[in-house]
Amino acid sequence: MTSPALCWLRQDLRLTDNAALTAAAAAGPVVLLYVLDDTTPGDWQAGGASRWWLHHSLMRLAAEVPLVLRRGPADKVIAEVLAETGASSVHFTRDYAPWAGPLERRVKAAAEAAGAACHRYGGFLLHEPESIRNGSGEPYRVYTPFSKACFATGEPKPLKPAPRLTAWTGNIKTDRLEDWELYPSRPDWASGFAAVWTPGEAGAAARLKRFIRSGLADYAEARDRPDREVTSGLSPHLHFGEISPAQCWHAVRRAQLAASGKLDKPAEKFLKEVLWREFSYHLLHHWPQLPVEPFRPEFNGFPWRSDEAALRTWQRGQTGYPIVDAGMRELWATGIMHNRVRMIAASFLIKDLLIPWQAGERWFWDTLVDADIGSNSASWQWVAGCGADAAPYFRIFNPVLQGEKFDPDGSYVRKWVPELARLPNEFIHRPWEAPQLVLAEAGVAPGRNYPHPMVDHGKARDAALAAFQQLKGAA
DNA sequence: TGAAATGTTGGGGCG
DNA sequence: ACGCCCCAACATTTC
Repeated sequence: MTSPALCWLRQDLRLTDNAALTAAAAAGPVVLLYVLDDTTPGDWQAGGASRWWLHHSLMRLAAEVPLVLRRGPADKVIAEVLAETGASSVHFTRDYAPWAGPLERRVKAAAEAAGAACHRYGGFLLHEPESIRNGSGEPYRVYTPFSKACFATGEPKPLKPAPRLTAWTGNIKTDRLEDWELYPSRPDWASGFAAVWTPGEAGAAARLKRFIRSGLADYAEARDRPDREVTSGLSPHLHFGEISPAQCWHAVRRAQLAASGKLDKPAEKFLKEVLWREFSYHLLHHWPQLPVEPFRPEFNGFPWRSDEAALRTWQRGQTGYPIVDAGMRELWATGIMHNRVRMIAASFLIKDLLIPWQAGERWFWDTLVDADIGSNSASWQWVAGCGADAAPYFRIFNPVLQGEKFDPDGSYVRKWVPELARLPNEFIHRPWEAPQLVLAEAGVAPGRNYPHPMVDHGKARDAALAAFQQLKGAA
């Protein structure tokens, strides 16, 4: 029997445009392996929402191709599988998490020890982080020139079609997916997820198609509006590699060239968002401490508060600020939160409550289906003002004004904070200003069925600015 | 990919 | 008719 090629699947759970899989298929019968590795990421093993997604994504994939499931440290598992199958090569898609580089070196060593060739491919990003440098050969620290450099490198490589796979016919043991218990059982907090999401490669392709058909035209103007369904919703699919950024790029390009003959505004805006994801990984690659340490070290001296009760109030969407609570509840119910609302909710935790950004980052890590070590850490640092090319610390969101600007008739708030649903538009983002009569008519009883604001934003803003002054004084 | 404070301008009311 | 004040509306600056 010809010796098989081992394809180690990771955050590339797709058959099309998968360079590792294509190369493995060309090398021989393929053993497709997914390893659930909770040891290597240390503190950053996949959170609850992420595991729910992974379960469904693997289920879909296993329905298409024979999949070997194993659990344990990936390098050890790969060494075992090489011994069991006699595979003569290992192929995998590169991962850019801080723990992934060392792991990939251990895998290479294990492969070589077994006499197998080891090949690594790109695809999770458009550009390898090492390849984008500024004029003086340094990594970029500012988004705009970074994105220009990306655009200047030209179009991503042509896409690879799904390869024809020859399944390996040998015997190999595999775990049962159900036994991994990746989905919740006791309280089924994910019951609302399935209404919103279809994990897997087909779901990703459908989502992209739908976005191009019905969201893209208004994307530039309406992407900040949580009350509209305009965003692509591709982030979890991209995180798990059910679709590649190159596939998204080419599809949007093609649609726009067909429509107008040139790259128009909505398409450019979308591609720039894809490049924010790229920029996050660029920063993470060159600064592996990004998930834990402020990029600007002076923020280590920031006078954060420790307030477990306030953190829980925020997590549960009971802050008393409707737009914040709507976002936090959307997150809990669906595993996603609209990007604009993420900024507002994050700003509230960091600046109104003075709770360290890492606490919010952890909560998002556990609750987001698109939890991603690059985007999550870079974005929290951006809001906190301690990141590279970040919003300045003194840029503090006013949750009332943001709500009125981006959810003007309150329909987003009404959807996720139903106890406020009958308030008139005028008060939907500031219920504490509503007269008694209006509250009574809307069935809102402040402090009883909807909380009073947990802080006064005006005072909280002053306190945040004072804390920032203290930081500057110390520097 | 803010918001508040402060500054400037210009039209209208009014003595 | 004129100057003064008020204050929106807009612009700039500061946090």
